[in-house]
Amino acid sequence: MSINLPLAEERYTAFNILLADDHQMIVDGISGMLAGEQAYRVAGTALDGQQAMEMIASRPDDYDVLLTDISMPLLSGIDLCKMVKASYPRIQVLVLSMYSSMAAVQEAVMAEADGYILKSSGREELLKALHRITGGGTYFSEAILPIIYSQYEKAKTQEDYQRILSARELEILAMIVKEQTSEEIGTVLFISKKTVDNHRANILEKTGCRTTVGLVKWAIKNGIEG
Amino acid sequence: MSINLPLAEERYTAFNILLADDHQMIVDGISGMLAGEQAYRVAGTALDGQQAMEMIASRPDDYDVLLTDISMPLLSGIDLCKMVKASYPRIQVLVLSMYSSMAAVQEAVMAEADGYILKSSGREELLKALHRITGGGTYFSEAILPIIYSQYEKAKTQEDYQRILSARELEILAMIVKEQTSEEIGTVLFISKKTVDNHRANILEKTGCRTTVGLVKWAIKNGIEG
DNA sequence: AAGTGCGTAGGTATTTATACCTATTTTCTT
DNA sequence: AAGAAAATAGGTATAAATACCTACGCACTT
Repeated sequence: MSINLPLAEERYTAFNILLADDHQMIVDGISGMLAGEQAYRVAGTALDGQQAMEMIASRPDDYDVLLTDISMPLLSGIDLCKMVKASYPRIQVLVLSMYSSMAAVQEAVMAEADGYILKSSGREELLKALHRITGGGTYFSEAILPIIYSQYEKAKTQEDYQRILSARELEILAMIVKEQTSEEIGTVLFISKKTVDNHRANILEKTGCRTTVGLVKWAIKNGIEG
Repeated sequence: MSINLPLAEERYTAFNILLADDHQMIVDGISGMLAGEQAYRVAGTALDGQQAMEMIASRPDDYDVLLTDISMPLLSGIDLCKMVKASYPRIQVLVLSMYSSMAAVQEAVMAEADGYILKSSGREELLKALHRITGGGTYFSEAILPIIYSQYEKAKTQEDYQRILSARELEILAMIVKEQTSEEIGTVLFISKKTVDNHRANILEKTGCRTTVGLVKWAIKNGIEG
């Protein structure tokens, strides 16, 4: 961050926001919300990640902030964030998500997002987050702190469980969600069905699920193969 | 419908809308969108179905239109719609949903909703839908017609399969997604585990799924148990 | 050198789900 | 009155998942 960004109050021109969300209702809603704000201007909108990436790539100087949903067609908000941060680190990224899950927040942080707010939060919090990140800071929704905290607590009390899944476990979980049985998974991965079953047991334990049904919901909620 | 509702243009006062959605961002967004419209006024907002029901029950004459999400905590938009239509048929209900699935639309129609639009549609369509239903008519999003049509086609070609799930089947599917076993479901519904298993087989056949995992994905995709 | 996590694999037993089948009653529609 | 569909329930059999357990080698860290 070599350039020191001036605060909103000190600027003569508004911050230009690129809004990416596959729900037109959200796009229109947020556009309407920001219409009355002099500090921010919706300079462009995209209905999927790829479109957003193309818009930024063609005119990177037109945007100061990317406000993006996580789950979008063609290119997810997480991948979009990674790409933008890699090529245009000047652009601040604020992730807007439905999910307050540990995995989703963690992915956003890994993708170097500058902030993360929930769709269950309102106009007030959006403005606060925008103010914070355009000031060069970060903003993570208060609402997600208890989740992170509770996960941390669980990890401490439950003897180090509830930690993240290993690569192998993620691989198997993805196959489970694709409706493959333990035997089929074993055949594909050249390991015993018994090993797959052991992995399943570990996955169930780590995710805190009791059945495969819960696992599928967990996987979808956490954006695995989504 | 004994009272003939005057059209928006003829009225001196705006239609009063109660907005129910568990995402504050949507509530704020739509409020902002309708702020510039003289014909409509957001007279109240609720963050869950129960709260919406209480607001209507305490002051039923304050609201002309209920604009509600489907998946909400405590009381779903579908159940809310049923209750409102049963007690206050004067109030027009417009369902606003993430899902463009047959099952979700079907449930809304069964609940006597006056309209159904998607969150992927924008401000334009929302206004069109509001205008139509306050005029005493109905409005179902263009975007859902192809889905209904495709389901219908499937039903014709696939020997009457892929038809819609019955109320009982939807009930059982919701319980499956809640991680309940056939035995548990049977106990709760006072029917044999065997009957539940037969229902499961029929649900699998109708939805075209092969396993419970597929069923969970189908249910989530179709907005059952939000 | 000891410990930890991971991936591997086996045993045993039980529970749950699925694939077939028939069959009755009720309800709704034609 | 006839027919279709839904909801009910049973039989038989297999497949799949879950709950317990032990065990070993490898890589990494302390």
